[in-house]
Amino acid sequence: MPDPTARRGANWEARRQKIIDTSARVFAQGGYHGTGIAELCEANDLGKGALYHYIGSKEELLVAITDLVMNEVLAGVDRVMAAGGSSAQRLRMLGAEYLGILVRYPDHVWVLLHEFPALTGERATDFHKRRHVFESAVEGILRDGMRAKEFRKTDPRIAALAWLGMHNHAYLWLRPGGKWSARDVAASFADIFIEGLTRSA
Amino acid sequence: MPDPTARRGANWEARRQKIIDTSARVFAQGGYHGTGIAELCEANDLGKGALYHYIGSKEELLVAITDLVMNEVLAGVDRVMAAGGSSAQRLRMLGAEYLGILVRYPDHVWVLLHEFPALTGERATDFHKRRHVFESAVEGILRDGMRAKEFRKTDPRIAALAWLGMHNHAYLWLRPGGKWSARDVAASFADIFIEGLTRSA
DNA sequence: GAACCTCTGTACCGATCGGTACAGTAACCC
DNA sequence: GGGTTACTGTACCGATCGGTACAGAGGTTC
Repeated sequence: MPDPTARRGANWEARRQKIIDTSARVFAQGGYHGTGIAELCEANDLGKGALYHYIGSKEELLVAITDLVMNEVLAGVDRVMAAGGSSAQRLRMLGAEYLGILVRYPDHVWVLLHEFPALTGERATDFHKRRHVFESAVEGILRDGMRAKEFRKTDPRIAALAWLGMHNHAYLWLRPGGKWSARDVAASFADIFIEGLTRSA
Repeated sequence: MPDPTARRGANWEARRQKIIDTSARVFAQGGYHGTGIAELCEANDLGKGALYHYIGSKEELLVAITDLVMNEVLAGVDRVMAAGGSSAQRLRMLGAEYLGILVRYPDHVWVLLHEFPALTGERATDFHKRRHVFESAVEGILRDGMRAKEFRKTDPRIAALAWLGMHNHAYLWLRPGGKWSARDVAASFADIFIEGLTRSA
């Protein structure tokens, strides 16, 4: 009785990942609800039978896409937390990590930010939990900085939401090979945001 | 040969607007593609015949929703430009105008920001043109401020995108009657952003 | 070469999609 | 009161929706 996932593992997993990536691109263009299974089949050059052999359902595909991004994001959070440094340094680093992901997986991020409300049941609560971890990390850094008098005192939640908005929104215009690199944009954002929090207003 | 639009004008227009508002709420919950005509009929307590008497098509409904928001936004831009003042003052005022709209029309804004890619043909180009006016206004204020040495020198486009992201993103969490008022959040955002641009980095 | 197993295309399912046709009703005009 | 007009519910359209059943293809293992 060999592990079935181990046997199929050879090509199956790679093939599945390719399908997820391609489908992310299609979803990013047409939206999750706006894209039909037939369209996915064509983009992946596969019949329905073959497609459903790799994905369990349309929603499972969406889950796979969002999971990929969230894994990267939370890994980035861990790296930043492990690196230490001042609050400003950690915030700079987190911004660079995040925009880096955004440039590496533009389609996946697009799908995540646009279609996460389509997740249902357990998948939805899971997602919200992981997103909360990320957002709390941002807010925590800000809170630390205020406590250490590194930042001026203001509502850390609003400041965190401002930071998140600034960075999240970049998924609409920041592209690999585009006019700006993720590193440059992250630096510009950090300059504005951190200086804005440093001054005693 | 009386003007037909004038004749129906009495109740028709008000009724239509009510339908647009209700539908915006439904779209905001389920997405444009995710919401069926049947669902809209139920929400509006109307049969298909009645519904289509007021809206021409599903897409026309989407256009009406986005137009409403864009009209408000561009009117806000005009008010700010007419008011004059320093770049910082104008930027503060524009932020307050924008978040005010966001709180007054949370559902409409949600639909606009999420579903504008679903617009097709002439509708799409129209929308992009009007959005460009808004974004250029932001960028123009920043450019003015830099030219007048009011702000430090940086890429005005990136700064504008940072500002837009900060404010746009609020559609996800800023709600009428919620924890924060649009005015307070706009002030917090302006404090961060303007100080961030004022300091020499 | 027989048994097995992963992979894939085709045919098909009931449900729902956005939209139309049309008859009927009610209110207003002269 | 006869005619016109605005409004609305019902029935219906072809197309597409997400998903399943299944037979066969092709390769691997004894």
